[in-house]
Amino acid sequence: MISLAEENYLKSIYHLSQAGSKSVLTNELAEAMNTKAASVTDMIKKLSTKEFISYEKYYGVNLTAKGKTVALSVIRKHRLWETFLVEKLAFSWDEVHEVAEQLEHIQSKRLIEKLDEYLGFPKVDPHGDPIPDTKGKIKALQQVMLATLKPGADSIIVAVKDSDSQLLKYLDKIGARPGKTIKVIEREEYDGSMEVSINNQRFFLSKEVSENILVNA
Amino acid sequence: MISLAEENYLKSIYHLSQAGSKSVLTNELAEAMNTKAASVTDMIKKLSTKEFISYEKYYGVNLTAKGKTVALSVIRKHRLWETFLVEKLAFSWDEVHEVAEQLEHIQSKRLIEKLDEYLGFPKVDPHGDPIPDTKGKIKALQQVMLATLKPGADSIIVAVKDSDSQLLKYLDKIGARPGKTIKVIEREEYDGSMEVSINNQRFFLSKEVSENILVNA
DNA sequence: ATATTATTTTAGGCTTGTCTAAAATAATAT
DNA sequence: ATATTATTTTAGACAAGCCTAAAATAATAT
Repeated sequence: MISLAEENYLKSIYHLSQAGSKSVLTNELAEAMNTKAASVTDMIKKLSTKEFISYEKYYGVNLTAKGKTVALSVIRKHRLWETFLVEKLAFSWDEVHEVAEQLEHIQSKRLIEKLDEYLGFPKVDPHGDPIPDTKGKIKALQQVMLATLKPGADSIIVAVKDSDSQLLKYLDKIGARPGKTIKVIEREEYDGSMEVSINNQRFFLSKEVSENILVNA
Repeated sequence: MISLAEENYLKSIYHLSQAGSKSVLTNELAEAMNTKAASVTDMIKKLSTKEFISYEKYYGVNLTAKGKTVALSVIRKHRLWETFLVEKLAFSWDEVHEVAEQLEHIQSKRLIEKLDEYLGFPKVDPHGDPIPDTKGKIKALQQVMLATLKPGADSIIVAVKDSDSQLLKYLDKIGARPGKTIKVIEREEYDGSMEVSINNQRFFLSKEVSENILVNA
């Protein structure tokens, strides 16, 4: 049997490894889980023994196929419950997260199948995030160039296209890392440059740069 | 904050004290919670310190008003979820208990209010048990004399009317204690006596006896 | 290349909720 | 009234999941 804490770790690891593309580091995980690095190390060892993750000391963790299945099952449940709360119980989409965090841990295959059916087999949750299917298959997030967004748009950085190390260094400096929220403040039509805000700081990005940042649609 | 284990203990204490009318004993609780007496003693001490129960060493426990409120809130949630599972998700009434045992611990006042509304403010759950209201008020179970039941009827002993010690001794001997399930096998119209089954054993009860056993309607 | 800084791990400890075995108390039978 | 039996409590231990402080390792800057 898998514990609630283990499920939450696997879910977090999944999300963090979607955001970046490297191994998930202890401190990242500690921040995401609102806990201390030492506690994360303890849990990592356990998850590794149970073969939910592969772990190289000092170099972070990666989900195994087995671990990914668990993570996706939890995410599936989370997103189905969020859909239920919004569609059936008339919650607004910003109220649902906390409750779904609890509901996602209910263990009953039958319940989730029935819920899915009751909701009409939805493909995305109220935030627009895709709902993994029974087998843990998930439609890749729609990736779009930041350059295509209109002013006012708020989205999350999914990846960076070009791997020019100059560019990466620059993006890193301004905090434009995968997982970060980026908002388009203004966009100059004549050259395609834009002013954006990241971490509440403003930056001007050339068209070249904004075409290399991929955000979720 | 109250833990999941604490909630379950309080719920069990509530149910056991409904069945009998005396203090709930350590062993009773241990059996109900599927745990050992020593563990129960530990938990009892904690619940007593937190003033959810009053506890006299060696003589069992009773819920305080505070503890009763918690127990009834859990029971309210349990029964609302059971209603949801049966009415909306098309579970059959015998499949719902296990899932409701998990769902009853979700912490969200708003969720339960919304769910209640969504279900049309039901007064009883799919088993016919009354659903406590927001304030923990619960309609007393309909009590009916065993003598009035028809053959085939299956119900739970709620109380024993007469306190004739001869009768009590007899009832105790055949296992006819509050909380026990009793089934009417056959009923003789001419004298009102009946054959019943308790704990898979059969007994003949005179009309006098069956009029003194109260079961839930 | 080495010293400093940042990250991660280890060591040892705490709480919750459980357990077994032994001791204490209550109930029952003679 | 006392001995036997049943119940309950205490004592001591363990796993899960967290913590702090110290040690080990890796990354970075000079």
